[in-house]
Amino acid sequence: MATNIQLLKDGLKNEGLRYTSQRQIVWDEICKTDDHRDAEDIYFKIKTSGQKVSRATVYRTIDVLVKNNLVRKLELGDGRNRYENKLDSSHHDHIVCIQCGRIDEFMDENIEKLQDEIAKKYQFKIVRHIHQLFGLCRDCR
Amino acid sequence: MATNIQLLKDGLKNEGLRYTSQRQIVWDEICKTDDHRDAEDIYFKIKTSGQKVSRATVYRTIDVLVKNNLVRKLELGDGRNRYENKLDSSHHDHIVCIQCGRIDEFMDENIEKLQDEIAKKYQFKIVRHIHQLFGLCRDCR
DNA sequence: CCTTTAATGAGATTGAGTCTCAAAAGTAAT
DNA sequence: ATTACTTTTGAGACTCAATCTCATTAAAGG
Repeated sequence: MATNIQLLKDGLKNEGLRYTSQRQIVWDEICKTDDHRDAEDIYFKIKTSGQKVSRATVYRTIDVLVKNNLVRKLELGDGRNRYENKLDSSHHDHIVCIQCGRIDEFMDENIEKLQDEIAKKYQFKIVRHIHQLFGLCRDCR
Repeated sequence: MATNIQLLKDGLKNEGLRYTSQRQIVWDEICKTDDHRDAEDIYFKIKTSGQKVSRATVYRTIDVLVKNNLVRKLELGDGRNRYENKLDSSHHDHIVCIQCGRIDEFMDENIEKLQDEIAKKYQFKIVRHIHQLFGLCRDCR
């Protein structure tokens, strides 16, 4: 986790933000897994581990991490955002099982290229995209 | 609007649901435009037009219409679902301006095919998908 | 240290959406 | 039409994720 501390410090410094123990705790918690967890999950994991970070600070810190490109926000459209650390994974989209909640990741260069073409056609400058496939996974179908 | 009434009646009958004046009012309101409006918009348009349908009924009716394939639900991941009538448009995805809120529609057969391949690769049976591009439109960039 | 300014915590607030349950209204059979 | 049955509706309470407020605490730099 040593390098993660530096990543956080650098990210914060770049934005003129302060390095605090609470931000470290939240970042550590997010780095602990490769899951796609929501803010409440992260908050309660921290809480039950005995560390003290308020809910507001967890939400605020997650926003900071998202803005600093350390965390990716996942909007599944179910009124609950999920987050994953961006450390060891490059850009990808998600394929979600509507039965068991399993989330796999996919990436397709051709789709990315086609998206660029669509953007050009509609004269948009794209800054992000959401691409999610919902269905039944192998075990649930 | 004459055919729309029949569409609604048939859709409801197929599901063993009752045809009511409230459902007609909501369906009419959704058919009035090709916009992508949220439930509150639709509710307040009805309210200010002097017709009386409760908020709960608007939400419930929209769900009924979505389930009956008369209305498409748009999840932009901003905690507010939008809806559009499915009458005169076939399947499409959306390209959204993060500045002015403009929403254009796109459809790309190749992307659809690539999605099918991804589903096959991950052994998912896809039932729906979300694909949205966010950026700045021609006027806002 | 001291000062300045940002960050935090606790709890109130928001906002979209859902739930409850008594009253109202469709529907089908008589 | 009347009745009997079942679904739908309305009003407002409630939920849940997320944000806001503001007094207090703590970084960071001189």
